[in-house]
Amino acid sequence: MTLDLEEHVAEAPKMGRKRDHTRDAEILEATIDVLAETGYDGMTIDMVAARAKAGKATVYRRWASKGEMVIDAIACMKQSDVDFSNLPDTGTLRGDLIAMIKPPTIEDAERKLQVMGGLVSMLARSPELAEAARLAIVEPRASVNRFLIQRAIDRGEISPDCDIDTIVLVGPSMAAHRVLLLRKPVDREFLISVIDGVVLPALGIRA
Amino acid sequence: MTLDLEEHVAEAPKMGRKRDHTRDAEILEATIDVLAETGYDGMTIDMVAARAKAGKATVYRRWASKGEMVIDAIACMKQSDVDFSNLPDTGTLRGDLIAMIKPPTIEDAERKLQVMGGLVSMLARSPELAEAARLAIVEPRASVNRFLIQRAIDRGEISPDCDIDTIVLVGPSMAAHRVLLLRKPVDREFLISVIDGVVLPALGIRA
DNA sequence: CATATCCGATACTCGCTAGTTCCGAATCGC
DNA sequence: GCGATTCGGAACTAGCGAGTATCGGATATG
Repeated sequence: MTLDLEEHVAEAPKMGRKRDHTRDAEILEATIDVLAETGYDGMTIDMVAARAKAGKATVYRRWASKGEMVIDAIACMKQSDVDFSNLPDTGTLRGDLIAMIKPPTIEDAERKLQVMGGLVSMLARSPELAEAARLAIVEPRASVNRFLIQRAIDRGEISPDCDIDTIVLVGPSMAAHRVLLLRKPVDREFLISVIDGVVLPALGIRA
Repeated sequence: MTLDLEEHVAEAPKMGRKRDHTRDAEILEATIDVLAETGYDGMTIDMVAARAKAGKATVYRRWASKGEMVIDAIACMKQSDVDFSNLPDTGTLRGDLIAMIKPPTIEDAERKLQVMGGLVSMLARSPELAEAARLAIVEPRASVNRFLIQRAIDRGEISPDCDIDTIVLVGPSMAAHRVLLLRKPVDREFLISVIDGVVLPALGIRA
């Protein structure tokens, strides 16, 4: 009870939080945090309110139920997506894929997978949530892979005959499996094994 | 106390149920069923008891808590493993992998994945459960793949330089991803895509 | 300062579920 | 058949969490 007062150092010049954040967004971020740590079923509104330094009533003034709040939180995760104009362009597919392995990117990915893990049991009960989660978590990663592979095809690095739709899911699937089922970290070594041991060979690039 | 007298014979040809099943096993099977359908958090002892046509008290006479019952149920799933002497041996790796795609096998796999999905949120809270689930669900499938690939190496069909440990997880990972995150069926078409589009190419076998 | 508004906190209600207890009935060992 | 045991069912307790209502205080405005 009365858990962490971990960081209300951080001054907080009166009521202000970040200007560009509405109170709603702060609560949704707290929702994502709790979701990643305890999962949907283990999450309580009180936990979210406490983490956002808000009252439970404040939460219910904005969303009608726990379920709606979570769907909103997932949907707003999508905004933190990578933008395609900032992707690496090293000249080789391997270079691009390796360049994707950098702290902010993989930590963000691991966090998203933790959230997804907390939602799994709910996906069957709420198709709406399932779709929101797919759009926010699964699709972005696959899209990046598809883009990088397509560019490699365009420059003639790999054959256009490969099964792109299946291959773009190799990385995301194995990362999800490792985090959610094996509960091991998705570290650089693992990702390089997937790239060099599966993805590139499958595309006809021998190590 | 509450020591299991796990196998007081079998018998009981009375009106009973399956002959070769003790009451414990029946309850554990019901547990697995409910787990697959509603997940750990959604599962109630009453659901399990009702499905096993038992009283709640009967359940608590055998296990001290819901958690212990589930761990027992998962552990006993392991017994339905494939035995290696019954694996296909068609002469080619592709033939073997395709031969694994048959109704009883893939339905069993899909069911195991549903159970795993219902456990995901609990794995973080119970390392004991996580280990039981890994042994019962993840490991058997990887072992079969490892065996088939090793045999292909031994007969000279594929190079011994491939990253076996990573490749054996491609199928299980992508199947889990599809069932749990995408909520699509693991059908024959999908599995063939994985085999022909990823696994075999990654092993140097061009389609 | 006065007023209207929104916030955080607290204290409820209500339903649900883990776990317990009890009892009549069915079953087993003999 | 006849006790001893176990079973299924149901009633009960206790605690937790969603959702609601209320209230004192802080903010904004003029």
